Parts: sequence; C-alpha cells; structure tokens
Amino acid sequence: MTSQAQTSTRRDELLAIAAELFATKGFKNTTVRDIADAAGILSGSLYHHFDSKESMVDEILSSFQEELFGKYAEIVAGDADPRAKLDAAVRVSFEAIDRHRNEVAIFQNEADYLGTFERFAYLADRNQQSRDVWHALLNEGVSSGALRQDLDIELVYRFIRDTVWVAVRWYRPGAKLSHTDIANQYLTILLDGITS
Amino acid sequence: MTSQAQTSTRRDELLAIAAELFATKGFKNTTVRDIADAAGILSGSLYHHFDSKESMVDEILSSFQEELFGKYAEIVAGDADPRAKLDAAVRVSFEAIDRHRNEVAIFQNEADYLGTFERFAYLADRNQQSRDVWHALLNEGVSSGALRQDLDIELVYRFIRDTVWVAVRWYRPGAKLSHTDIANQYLTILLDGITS
DNA sequence: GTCTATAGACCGATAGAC
DNA sequence: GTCTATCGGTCTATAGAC
Repeated sequence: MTSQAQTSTRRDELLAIAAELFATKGFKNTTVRDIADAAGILSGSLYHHFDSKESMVDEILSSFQEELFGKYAEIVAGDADPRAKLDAAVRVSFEAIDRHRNEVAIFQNEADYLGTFERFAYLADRNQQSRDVWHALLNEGVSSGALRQDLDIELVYRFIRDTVWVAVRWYRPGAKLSHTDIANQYLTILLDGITS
Repeated sequence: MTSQAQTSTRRDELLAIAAELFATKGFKNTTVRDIADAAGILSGSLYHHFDSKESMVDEILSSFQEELFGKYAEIVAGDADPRAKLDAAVRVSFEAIDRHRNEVAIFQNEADYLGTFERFAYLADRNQQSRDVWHALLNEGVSSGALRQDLDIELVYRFIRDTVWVAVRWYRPGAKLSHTDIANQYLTILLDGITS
C-alpha cells in the first residue's frame, strides 16, 4: 500500500469521526478540538489534512449526495411502472438512512444554515433536483391512474420527503426493525392509509 | 398600565425576538449580541431582564409546551369517537405550528441538544407524554375497529409525529394553503392513502 | 432600562519544530 | 503526520455609571 493510499485512509477516518460529531452535536456546535480529541490528536494537526472545518463538512456532504442522486437518476430513467418507481425511490431513501446515517442527519440539520454560504450553493441545487425527481414520479403515478386525481402533488411530495428523511432522527441500524421493514410499513401507510 | 405590566411586556418582546432568531439560526448559533441588535439595545442590557441565554430558551419552550399539552389532555379525556380524537389531535398540532412557529421549530431543532442539560430534563418528559397521548389514541382506534389491525403502533406514532412537526420547516402563515388545508390533506393521506 | 467597559473562556486557524 | 505554542477574534456574562 502506497503512502498515497495511507493518507487517503487517514483522511477518511478523520472525516468519519467528524461526520459522527457533526451529526450528533451539530456543525457549529462541534469544535475542531472535539474532532481532534475523538481522533486522538491535537487540533492543529487536523490542518495537515484539511483546509478548514468547512472543508470537512463540504467533503462529507458532496460525496454522499453524488452517490444518492445517481441512484435516483437510475430509477427515473428506468422503465418500471409508476408505482414500482415510487416504491423504489422510497426504498433507496431508507437505505441511504441505513448506510449513511450521519451524512443524512447533517444534511437535514445543517443544509439551511450552510446554504447561506456561496460555497454550499450546490445544496440548494440538490434540493431542487430532489423535488424534480419526486414530482416526476408522482405525476407519472397520477396520469397513469395509479394514484388519486385529487392530490396536491407539491404537498404529497413534501410529506414523503419529510417523513422519509426525518426517520434519521430515530432509526438506528441493527434495531428491531430493519430499514426494509420500515420502508414496507411506510409504503403501506402512504399507499393505502391506516383505516380498515 | 403599571410598571409591572410594562416590564412584562418588554420581556415578552425580547423573548419573541429571541425566539425568532433561535428558530431561524439555531440556539447555539444565535449570540446575545444578535438578540440585542435585533431589539435595538446592547448585549449587556439583556441581563437586566434575563439570567442567561439559556433562561430565555427555557422560558420560550416551557410556556409553549404547557399550552400544547393542555390541549392534548382535553382531547384524550373527551368522549369523541376514536377517529374524531385522532383527527382533533392532528388538527391541534398543525394549529400549533401556525400559531407558535418559532417555538415548535426550536423544540424540533434543539430538544436533543438541550436535553443533555439537567435544566431541560422536562423536554424528555414531554416527549414521553406526547408518545403516551398518540399511543392511547391509536390503540383506541385499533380496538374500536376504526383502524387496521396489522399496524405497528409505535411506527405509526413516529410517522404521525414526524410528519406533523416537520411541516414547521416549510409552513408559513398566510401562504396559499392554510394550516387547516394542510391538516385536511394530511389526514386524507394518513387515513386513506394516496392510491386510487 | 440602557450604556460603557471589560473580564475570562473558548473558538478557528497558523508557524515552525520534530 | 503530529506536536508545541500562540495569535486574533468572538463569545457569555458581569460591575457599575447614568
């Protein structure tokens, strides 16, 4: 293994430690000393790896979002029927919560605040991109007759988006219910309601 | 009007200004100078009215929660049928978002962090109390036959709680959809689903 | 009730030794 | 790649004048 690979591994370790803290305590509320302490080094040493605290959260968020939106794009471009596409998009989202809990939590909690800086303008773009994906899936569903005609699409989009992502607040990998169980129950409620 | 009442009014003004900032920028990310600036005074002058920044957020949260849980208690104790009670609890919650946007936002964003201090231990109690209310309403619904038997009550509770309260992120009073419109659409989805 | 002035702590970031 | 040492800035909170 080259020293290049070693460096890259160490960077990733530090980013993972930072992500855990940003997700738990918040970006502003996490100090570089917190991150360094958790990594067993001193705060000044972090600046050998990263320009600033902002660079760390930037790297964490942008690499995660690239992965997630790649998956959404595949679903939208696919040729499954509308209901199956909606199903797949919901499942991919709960899977992202399972695999990238910290990244999702940071995006949920900090996007509004970070978005005020030019550096993080791409966060607003991603939000718009996400809205486009869900609107497309819901409109396909309505025009194909799979979904009710009387729905306010924008409102349904918000309910789906919010309910899916907010699960990151309580979901813990390895708990009684897997992310697949949760997606199943959630899709049942969303599609058919809770009345008997 | 007595000087007592004047003092109380000024306190309330300052609390409202602080609540707006805490809700928008976050508690930790709002400085006492921010609050003072918005009020047109200097930061030191705030300490004539309040012990600390923590006291401000404490007062904001506790008085709001007292009001909200009073309403939940009335609904639970009432003699409406299970479905009407569930309906009422959802409507009261969206109404709270309409009337106390900042307070709800602060609770949503900061409860986890603030809850780590003894002073805010009551936040965890309120969470448990909320869980009890919704579980009671949902269990009544299932045993009366109004709701499906195959629901995971804890999961349904979380979905309702999350979806209702997270609306504070995008709901703005005076927008196209009133809080009643939103409650209507939300109850439709929750009760009957989005499929045709 | 607000101001002036400042204490004391903590913050992000840097320079240079090892 | 980490440490020592520290700078300049900002934070909450206080003391006392007006």
